Amino acid sequence: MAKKIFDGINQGELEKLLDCMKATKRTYKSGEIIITYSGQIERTGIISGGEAQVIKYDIDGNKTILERLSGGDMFGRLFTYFSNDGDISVICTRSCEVIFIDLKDITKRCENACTYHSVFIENLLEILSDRSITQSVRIDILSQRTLRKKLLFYFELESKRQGKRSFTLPFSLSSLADYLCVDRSAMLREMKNLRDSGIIHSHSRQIQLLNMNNA
Amino acid sequence: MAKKIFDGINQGELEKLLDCMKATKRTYKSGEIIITYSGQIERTGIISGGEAQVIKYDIDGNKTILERLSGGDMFGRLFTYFSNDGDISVICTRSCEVIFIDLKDITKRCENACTYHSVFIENLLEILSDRSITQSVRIDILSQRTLRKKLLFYFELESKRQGKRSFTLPFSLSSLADYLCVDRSAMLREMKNLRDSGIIHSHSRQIQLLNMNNA
DNA sequence: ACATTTTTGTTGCAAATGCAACTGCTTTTT
DNA sequence: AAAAAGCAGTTGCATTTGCAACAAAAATGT
Repeated sequence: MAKKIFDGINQGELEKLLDCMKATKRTYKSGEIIITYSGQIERTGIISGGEAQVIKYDIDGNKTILERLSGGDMFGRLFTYFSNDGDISVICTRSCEVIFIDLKDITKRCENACTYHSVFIENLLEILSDRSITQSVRIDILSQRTLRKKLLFYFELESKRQGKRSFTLPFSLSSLADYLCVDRSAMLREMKNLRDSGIIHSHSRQIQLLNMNNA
Repeated sequence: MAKKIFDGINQGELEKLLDCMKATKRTYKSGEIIITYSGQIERTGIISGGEAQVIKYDIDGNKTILERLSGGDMFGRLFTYFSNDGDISVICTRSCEVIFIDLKDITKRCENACTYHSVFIENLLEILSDRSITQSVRIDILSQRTLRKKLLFYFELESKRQGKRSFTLPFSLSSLADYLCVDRSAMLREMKNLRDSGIIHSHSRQIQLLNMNNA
């Protein structure tokens, strides 16, 4: 399971910790903009309840969901995205409570001898590290030169993750095409080819890997 | 300029810091393997002199350079890569000195009141964050559906980075093809098309962006 | 229960791409 | 100085892919 920022810190400690870090809280209603990434961002946000999305609006007004955030997820400083065109915002999608902390208050030497402060930083480092690995995986997939290789590479990974040769995709086929950055119809055509070649069985989101040798 | 781990820490402080973190040092000759990523990695390494490379050997024995490391660069714990096939190693390419630190000694509460300890952590967070942005950029480039768009997107970025419409590529055209994950000859063909369409001027690594409107 | 939106599935076609093979030029090594 | 290795550039060809357009099924909202 993915590490969450408050893992290993109990309720009582958490309150002291937030106090020590001069954390502020605010609630947002669904639809409200929590932050927009523009200029310098100093604060780091932690979703403590509800749901939010990191969204990119490009010049043409199309929006892309970059990430879904729920309890324990973070955004803002240290979690910046890159955008060549258009703005990136964090928008509340289900009324949520957000904790804001300044980076300086995270890294500063803790005058109160709170041991959980170091747990917090350890978690933070781990989260950033994990995030990087997730991106590394995505890059590995996108590095595959052909659609077929992208598909098989992804299927192989997902199969390993779920521990079965037969599994259900965690999202829709349309989303998969977006994730692999390929045309949806071209992807479905290629899946048909894979079926016809006897390399996979598939029906909608149900995938079964057969003899990968022929791949 | 990219943040380095010891930025803002002077020599005297550095020695105290390394002492406080129970850092160990070792030197390696060119060709020596510094670590291989297998199983759990607890230590984080910092190159303090010389050069090393993060290399992936896939099943067929092909090697890929994932990253080049020089003074101040880090590897090991928190800097893990993902590999579906084959091993990843850090190999010394020019006799180098390496500082090793245990993650626990980085995050632990510092008994000695060393202020630079928090600077160290701040730098570390920043480095991990920057690394994630670099990956995010790469993903954005690879997300472009066609070779032409990948090229133009990359050229646009590089042009902004260098602050000129006319610039020199930071690596060879072969390496660029690798970076964009496309066939080299197909890429050169597309660059020729861009030239013929009057969108760029280019000769070897010299690129000049003209009227991007036609793109 | 009905209307609307999303998702899955398919096909034709032109254009883009990977692959392989070959040339000449430059840099590095021996 | 010769040999080897790497880099830039080109071309033919079969295959892959994006794009557009359409249809049916499933999910969602009212």
